[in-house]
Amino acid sequence: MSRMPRVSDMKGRLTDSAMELIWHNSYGATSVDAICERAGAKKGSFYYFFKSKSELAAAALEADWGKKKVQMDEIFSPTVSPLKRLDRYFDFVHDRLAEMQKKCGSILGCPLLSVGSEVSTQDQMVREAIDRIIDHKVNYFISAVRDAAAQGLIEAADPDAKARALFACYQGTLAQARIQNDVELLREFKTVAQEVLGVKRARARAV
Amino acid sequence: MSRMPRVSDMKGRLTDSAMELIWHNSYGATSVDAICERAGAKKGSFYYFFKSKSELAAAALEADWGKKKVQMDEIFSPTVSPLKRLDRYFDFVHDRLAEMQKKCGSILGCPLLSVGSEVSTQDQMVREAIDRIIDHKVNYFISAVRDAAAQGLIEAADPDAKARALFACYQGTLAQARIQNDVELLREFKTVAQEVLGVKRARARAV
DNA sequence: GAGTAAGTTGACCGACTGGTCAACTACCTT
DNA sequence: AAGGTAGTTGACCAGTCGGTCAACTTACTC
Repeated sequence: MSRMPRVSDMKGRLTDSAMELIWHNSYGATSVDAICERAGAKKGSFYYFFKSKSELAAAALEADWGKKKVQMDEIFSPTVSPLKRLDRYFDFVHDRLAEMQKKCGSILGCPLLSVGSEVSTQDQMVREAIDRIIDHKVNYFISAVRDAAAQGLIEAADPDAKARALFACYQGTLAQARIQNDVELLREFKTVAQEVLGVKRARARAV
Repeated sequence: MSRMPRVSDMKGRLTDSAMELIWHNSYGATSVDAICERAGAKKGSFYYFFKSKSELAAAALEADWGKKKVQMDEIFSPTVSPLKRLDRYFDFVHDRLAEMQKKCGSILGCPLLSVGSEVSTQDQMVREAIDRIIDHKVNYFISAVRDAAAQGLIEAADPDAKARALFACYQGTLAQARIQNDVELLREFKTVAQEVLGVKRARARAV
């Protein structure tokens, strides 16, 4: 009879704590000590589970993505009309960031972008984790844009390229909101999205 | 007769060195020692000119903006047709970043965004410097978009809002290029810009 | 040359950093 | 209770970090 291993929740506490700190502050400004303190861990436990700070950050981003994927699957369900998927997503993110602002005083934008920009030239493990996650996230946009094009809701010679452009636009807007600490910038994004997508005017109201 | 003060170029060497390092790496990963080494300075000189690392970073970003302003004034000269101003700018940035990639192996994107994202929740001096610079840069976009609308080249209920959206989209694309280390993302931006702007089709070729 | 102020230096500081590791504890099965 | 392993701890490490400061040097004017 094989042994039943102990179940510790420490790994999750560490990734959650790391995620909160690197999103709120920055990767560089987040120390292993601070992560441990927040997680109620000692440093030795940290290094039992993760080889390095970098490995933890990558794991934290991926664990966070795992949680967000569930929400995105729901928001982008193919049972929802394509343009409405995007609208729901923008509203969802806006509400989440506004809520977080109440708690911590700042608009945090997207961690993939802030942490990605910060470490991309120096830490390939974290950069690659972020790249993988971005690839997944872009796919939601791509499927929505493809469906919208197939349904004749938008003009798109190349739906995939358009989806990627829209995603980049959204990331830029999220970054601006973080830098300026102004959530209102996000409220206006739906209009921008319609322009990027080339939403057909007669049908626009059908979103 | 008042004394003629000595002229030292140290301040400029420090801001230049700091700019290079925080753009290439990150603010947090750039140490005062590294900046001094790069500038050929000793730490005491650093602190003779700047009260803190933060003050130097703000000064470095502003000095860099001073240099870039000259280039942007030329590229966005009102003697150039508005949509062509934007095209020239996108080409200029693309070429600059591609050149820098050859030297340092990375696409560096825009320092305002990478450093801004990194420090905005923690360092108000640097964040405010970045905000000021962004405000200036957006004005080039605003004037181009206003002129384009006035000339009937684009559709714009609110040219200012459209210019801001275009700027944010460009920043997002620059950030993606940095994270993915792929300059080709920038080449495609002109198409996105035309869509965001609602460039009128019959006139698009006149850009 | 003398005087002065701008600029530079080297040595220093306390705190912090990411990481190491032997010893210990807790949990599970037998 | 014993055994074994997963997990935890506390103490430690060398190096780095942003910053300080007295002493010195240099450049300029008179």
